[in-house]
Amino acid sequence: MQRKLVIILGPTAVGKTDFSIKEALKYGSPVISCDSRQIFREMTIGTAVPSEEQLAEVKHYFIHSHSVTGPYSAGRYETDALALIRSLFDKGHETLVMAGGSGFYIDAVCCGLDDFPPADEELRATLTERLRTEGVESLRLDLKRLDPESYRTIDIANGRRVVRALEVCLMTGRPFSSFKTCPRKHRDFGIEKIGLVRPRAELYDRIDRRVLQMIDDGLVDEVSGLVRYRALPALQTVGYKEVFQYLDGEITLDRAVSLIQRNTRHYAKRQLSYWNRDKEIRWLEL
RNA sequence: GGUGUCAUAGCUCAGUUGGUAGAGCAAAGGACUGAAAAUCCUUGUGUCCCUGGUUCGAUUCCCGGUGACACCA
Repeated sequence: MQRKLVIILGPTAVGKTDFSIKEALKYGSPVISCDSRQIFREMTIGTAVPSEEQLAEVKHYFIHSHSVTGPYSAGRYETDALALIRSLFDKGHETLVMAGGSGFYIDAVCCGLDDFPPADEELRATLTERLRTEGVESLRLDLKRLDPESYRTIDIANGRRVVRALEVCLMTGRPFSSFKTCPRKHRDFGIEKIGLVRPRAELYDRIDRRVLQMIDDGLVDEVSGLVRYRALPALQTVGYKEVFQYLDGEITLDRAVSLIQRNTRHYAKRQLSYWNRDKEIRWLEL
């Protein structure tokens, strides 16, 4: 009997939560959430976590399980999720349901990341500060010297990528590119990916309406309570960034709402673009 | 009813001394190896309101229409 992980993915607001609960009930599985923001317990309304009723209906993992104050990453998710998956299979589950919109996290679970060292917060902060003050050019020159291969192959217009590559070079004394050798890691269970899609206009309409609902549900209050965390990576999130601006008096609430709607559309587009190349996904039109 | 102004991309508007046009926003496409709801790259989509006239050539000038706005009645 082949153990199997069924992964429900799709752009934000497409309807993953409802679908994944139905799938989970079908297999008697919990839902393993794969969402880089719903994982934080301080964030609820703006991340559209499942409702109390939905959470009571099926056990969910990685929802509200961590704090925005601690660092989190795709690498940690890979470790955490695999440990959970193993223990659930050991308890007798044959089929497990995973659901979420974080493509990079899904890939970490399915194929694994190479054995790069995790981020060194202090070094990253130093490099990020250099990026801010000296510009990306200066960091690029360092990278060209330390790791010409990465200089050629990574997106050197992207400051984040340059910082990360340089960070690994400096931490390990080895070129960043020398770690990028592993083929996809083997998993001892089958993987089935189901991608949910809707016509673009319909998806955008759902996004617009969901944002209005979030405001009605008290998004502004939720964000008000998180002002002290606003610099943390977890708070660099659509729906939060814009409300911070509103709370600063920089923009009106109406403006914040349209920005959230637009930025959520952009996010959905990036998600679709990310999955476009993944030929293992079976697409299902809702 | 009269006079005037305007009519160009999905929106707001430039512009063409007559040679079929371009900005911002919106939008579309793409990248992605521990920040990924992040970060980065690329792309102008057009009966220039509609007849007719002048002209080798009209989105541009002229006549007439239609619509919007303003003012006068």
